[in-house]
Amino acid sequence: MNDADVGLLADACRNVRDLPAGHHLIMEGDNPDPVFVMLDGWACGYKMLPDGGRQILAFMLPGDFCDIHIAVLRAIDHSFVTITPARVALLPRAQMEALVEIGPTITRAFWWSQLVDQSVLRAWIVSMGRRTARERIAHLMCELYIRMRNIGLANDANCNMPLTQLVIADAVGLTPVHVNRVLKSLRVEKVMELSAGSLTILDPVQLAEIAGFDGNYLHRRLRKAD
Amino acid sequence: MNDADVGLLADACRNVRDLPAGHHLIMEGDNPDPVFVMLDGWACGYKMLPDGGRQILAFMLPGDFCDIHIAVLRAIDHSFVTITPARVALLPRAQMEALVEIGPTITRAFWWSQLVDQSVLRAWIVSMGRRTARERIAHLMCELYIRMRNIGLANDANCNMPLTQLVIADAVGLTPVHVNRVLKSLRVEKVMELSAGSLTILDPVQLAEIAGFDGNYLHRRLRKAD
DNA sequence: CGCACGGTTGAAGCGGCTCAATCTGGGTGG
DNA sequence: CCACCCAGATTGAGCCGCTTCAACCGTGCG
Repeated sequence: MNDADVGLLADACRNVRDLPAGHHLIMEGDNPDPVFVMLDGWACGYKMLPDGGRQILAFMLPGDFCDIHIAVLRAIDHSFVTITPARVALLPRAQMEALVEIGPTITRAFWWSQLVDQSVLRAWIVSMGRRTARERIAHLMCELYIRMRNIGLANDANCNMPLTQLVIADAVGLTPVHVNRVLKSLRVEKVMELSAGSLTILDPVQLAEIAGFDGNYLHRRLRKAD
Repeated sequence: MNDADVGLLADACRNVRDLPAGHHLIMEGDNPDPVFVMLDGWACGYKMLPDGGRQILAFMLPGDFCDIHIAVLRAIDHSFVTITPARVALLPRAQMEALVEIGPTITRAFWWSQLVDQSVLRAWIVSMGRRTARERIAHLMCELYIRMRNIGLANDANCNMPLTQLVIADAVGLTPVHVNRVLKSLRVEKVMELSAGSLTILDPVQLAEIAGFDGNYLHRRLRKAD
């Protein structure tokens, strides 16, 4: 993208709003209007099940789009909530369409962003299908740490991680109770520590090994940063 | 899309090839060149794990794209194999790029196709994370049956389903042994029957109920058909 | 004929779940 | 400043779904 395109995008993000934690950006079934860009804070997308269970599908960190598809398809199939107090930029649907009309560069950027998201979704499926609780949680922590690092919000072995054990459980498909036990075991084994909304990686090598963290996948995440 | 666009796409699909079952379309780590369109037969995308396990990420039926991103990102993060003998159309990368240059309509069509794929991936995550073996298998069968019906390859209660129990296990994240037991229980309860490469739905209502099959998700799948 | 692959079945073990109680720290009202 | 409350973290005990291991069957095919 050239400067002009960047300028257009930045310009589009001027409609900013501050939201408290636990605020719903979109509910499943809503008529999709605006697109969101996270400027500050955390949010997540999730789906509810008939039995009241919840499955978190993605975490949104500062700089992330709220899945663009929401403005394209007529119906939404999942919801978004803020996890922390957050600042988001709103892009009305019309403006979104206008951006796409301008030229292929921006459209392609959106498209490309989709591909990265898909890659994350695929990794998520692998975690759910083939990894143990321990591996899943380690993998999630790796992913989130790397993403935080890519946007300059992590230092060497530590970063902010405002996730409740219940939220983690909903993300990795486990019980909060069991998440707790796994976190404890990782703590006593001096692999990583998660407390007070902050993640500390004590043994990066071992953590990556437990997680089976894919360098290829990681690479792509890193490229997203530039 | 107008007729001209459709013509361009159809024209792009002239490079056709017949492949045997078990043929790898792409291997993880390959340098991505062509894009594939399934014309006939089944294929699937999957990822291998260090321990030798396999997780299937998507099934490709006639009419499906082989994930477009493969031609966009430089590295591939998963592989594709044919499940049955198959006929595929090859789109060289350059031709793909050319199609995108032509105009926003086709680009947007690709983009939109991505969104549908993402929706399926999300549903898959929900299955893995929050559903029992029985529910997962029922859901997979619902999805595949609907997709077959959308492309005119299913009749009222029956369709082709050339999946081995091992393949199903790799898709839903279970053991082949357990898949077998679940299939048996669904059979004796007269819900559905899967044998000899063919699926028969005996009690559609009960099957959908077990699967927790989402009408919204279904709706979008149906729209893909037009 | 025999081999190989996919389906079928049984027995035993374990990872993660359920239920339930206790603990902790931060916030709130008095 | 204290009593209280509440959400989240922690821990224990028992159970169940799914896995593991292992054997056996059926069938298509070289």
